[in-house]
Amino acid sequence: MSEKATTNLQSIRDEFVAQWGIMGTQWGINRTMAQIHALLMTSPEPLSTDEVMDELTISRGNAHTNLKELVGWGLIRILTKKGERKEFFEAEKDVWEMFRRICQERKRREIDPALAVLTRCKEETEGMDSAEAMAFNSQMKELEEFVSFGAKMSERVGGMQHGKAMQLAMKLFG
Amino acid sequence: MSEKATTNLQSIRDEFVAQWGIMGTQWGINRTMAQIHALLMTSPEPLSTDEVMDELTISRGNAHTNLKELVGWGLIRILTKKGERKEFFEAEKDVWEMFRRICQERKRREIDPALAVLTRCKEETEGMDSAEAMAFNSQMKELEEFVSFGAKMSERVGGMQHGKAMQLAMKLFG
DNA sequence: ATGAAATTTCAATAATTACTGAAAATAGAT
DNA sequence: ATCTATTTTCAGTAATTATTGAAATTTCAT
Repeated sequence: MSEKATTNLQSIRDEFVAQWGIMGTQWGINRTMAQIHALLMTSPEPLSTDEVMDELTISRGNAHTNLKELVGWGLIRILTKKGERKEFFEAEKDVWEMFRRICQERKRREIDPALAVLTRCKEETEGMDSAEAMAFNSQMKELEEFVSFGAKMSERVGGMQHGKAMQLAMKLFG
Repeated sequence: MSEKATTNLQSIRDEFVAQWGIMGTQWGINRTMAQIHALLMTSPEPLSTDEVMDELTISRGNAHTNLKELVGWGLIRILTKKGERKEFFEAEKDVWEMFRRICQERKRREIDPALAVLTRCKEETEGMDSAEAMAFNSQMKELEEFVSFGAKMSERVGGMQHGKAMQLAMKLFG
């Protein structure tokens, strides 16, 4: 029974990894990266590159690239055992911490560049006096203000401790 | 000078459309769809399929597919002039309304399916008593709770009037 | 310094996704 | 009911993105 339970757990976990991969692609994240993340999130202990390769049946290059990409997102970290050169990877498992990291990185990679475009388009049409130009300028301004406000909000929320944030949310939406 | 201003506005607008397209791809949205959205967001009046094709130099099929996709997201709407069969497309320009639509659709398309996976993985490991299974179960539970909480929050915020939401945000983060 | 064990890179290829253009279907004016 | 403008579909193709696998590089124990 213990054996059956383990087998069953394994198959559910595999299913989770596969599904997370599919969800990833729908989010615009590459499948392998999402799968590795799911794998490490549900791994009792850190895994080496070779173990990840084996579990997911992927090449070394693929495993390596996506592991490093996940490190870049701050969603996994590298561990080493003393006297070994080999690297092991461990996922951040705390959901609030995960959320914070994703917010931070999305801001850096997606929001900030978008803001730069909006600001530039706004500024370059600042003096124009045709009706069209004024409408364009004001649209850019509204977008810019909204995005920048949203970014600030997420910065604030992401800066809070889990407990504080929950407390706040509860107060808002009892 | 009016002519020069117009020319200049045109080029800035083109730049905006192009940049928005690139940003789109980084968000996992297809380039053309993002470009059409940018084009319509900054168009003084509704555009027909042919006009979109011309502006972006894309095929009819491409224009059609992405226009309909944007309608599906609730980010643009169809207008018809009486006595004409031709359809014209107009973007939602209010940023708060845009935000609401995007929240709604992302919930429907991305969050809800993710929740379904998490719930199933949680439930199917509910009775298991190995340490591994319990850790997996609890990880699924934490993810599920967090995502479902986030979904509820966004539902609440998305249900508010712009003014109310701003008021609230100000109170929080004055 | 050397060698073994690991990581990193990258050109070639596979897989996926986006786009075209023309044919088929549809809807509305007459 | 017919004709025509318009929308819709979709097979073929192009463009993009992901993956492989092997060679190059690095690191560290000896």
